[in-house]
Amino acid sequence: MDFRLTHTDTASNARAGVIFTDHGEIATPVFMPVGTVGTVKAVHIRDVAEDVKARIILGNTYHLYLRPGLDILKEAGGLHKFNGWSKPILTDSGGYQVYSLAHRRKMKEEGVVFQSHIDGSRHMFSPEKVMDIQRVIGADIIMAFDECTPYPCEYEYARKSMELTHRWLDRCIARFDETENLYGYRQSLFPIVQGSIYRDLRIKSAEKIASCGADGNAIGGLAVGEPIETMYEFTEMVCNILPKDKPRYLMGVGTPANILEGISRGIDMFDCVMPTRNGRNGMIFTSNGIINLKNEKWKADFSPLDPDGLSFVDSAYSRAYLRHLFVAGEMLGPMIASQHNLAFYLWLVDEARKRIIDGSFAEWKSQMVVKLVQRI
RNA sequence: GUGGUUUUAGCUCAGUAGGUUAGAGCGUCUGAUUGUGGUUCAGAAGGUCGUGGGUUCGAGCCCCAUAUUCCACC
Repeated sequence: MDFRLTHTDTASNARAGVIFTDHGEIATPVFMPVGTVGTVKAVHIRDVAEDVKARIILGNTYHLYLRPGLDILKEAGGLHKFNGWSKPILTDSGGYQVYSLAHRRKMKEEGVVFQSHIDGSRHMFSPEKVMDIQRVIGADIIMAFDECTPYPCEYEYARKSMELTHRWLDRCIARFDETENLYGYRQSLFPIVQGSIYRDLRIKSAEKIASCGADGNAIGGLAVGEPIETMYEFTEMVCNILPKDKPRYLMGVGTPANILEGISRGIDMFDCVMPTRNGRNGMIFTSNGIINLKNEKWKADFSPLDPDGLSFVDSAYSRAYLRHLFVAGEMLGPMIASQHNLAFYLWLVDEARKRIIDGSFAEWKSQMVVKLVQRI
């Protein structure tokens, strides 16, 4: 994987570039739809590519390992062949599940013992094993095994957690370097900055990650409940330490406004469940603000879902019809809303990219963030 | 016709020995959701307890009448 930085904004830290992978190019900044179990929930792969215009999607090590399992993925020839997505894929390492499934795991120096959320069976995840699994899944970009530090957390816990993540990172790199890709295309390993919201820890972690010389670098442990201004502050601080000539990935973020603020601080890659999860529950994001489709006020609003939207669903369906689908519990509702939201997120990062290139990003961003958080 | 039974929130039902502002689940209406457990969580609105009398300091609960649901018998 290679990265070429092509434009740098003068009024902010925003940048535009291109990531080159064996499955094609990724123009940045980019939003990556989440496809935890090998599918972007509720959206056909053709629509993810052609209508949403996604350039790369995510998968999750923990979920794919449990189901369908490594034997099937290997026999299929990797995730790309299994799910029919021929563009780049990034897999999260399962580090987030260390955090989100905290009640079902035990942490040790060696790794983490998980209890499956599917059948309760126990599984050991170590840095080495997580590298091996991600080799089998075959993502273009794979993530180091980390602990996503919870928030709030005491300084000592944050320090020890960060140090553990660093030791695990060294083991990830060692294992990654002594193994090879299985399907004939390159894979890149991204390390992850932790350190909670302690400045000295974040700086230390960012320096550690920067020293690895990885193809790209990620920031984890943010957007876990801390004040939004804190998230921006730490994003900016870490970006200033991470190498300029490598892509920076802010994990798990976020709302449309969060993404523009992240871009302006030097982030190139984002992923978030929000467009799909909230979409499945009737919330859609537009350039004029947020719509809760379940609200009674849309009952007889026959105007297009989003008159400014580029997805075909935006003009094909009305708000009243979509509200009806949600109220009736019809599965087409979540499908349409997910597709709209993803198309909107991709439009947002594409528009940001254009503005960075033509020099109007900072001004545009400050106008947009006000509109994006409005409730319609 | 006789005996028994049912009636409490939009729906399905709890309401203990008569005792302050009658509860739940679902539904409805609002919020929340940030490296996804097709969710989950939080809050709100909504009832003259079938109707009319009576007993009592006090009745959803006891008594009478009446309507109503279902059952059995003639």
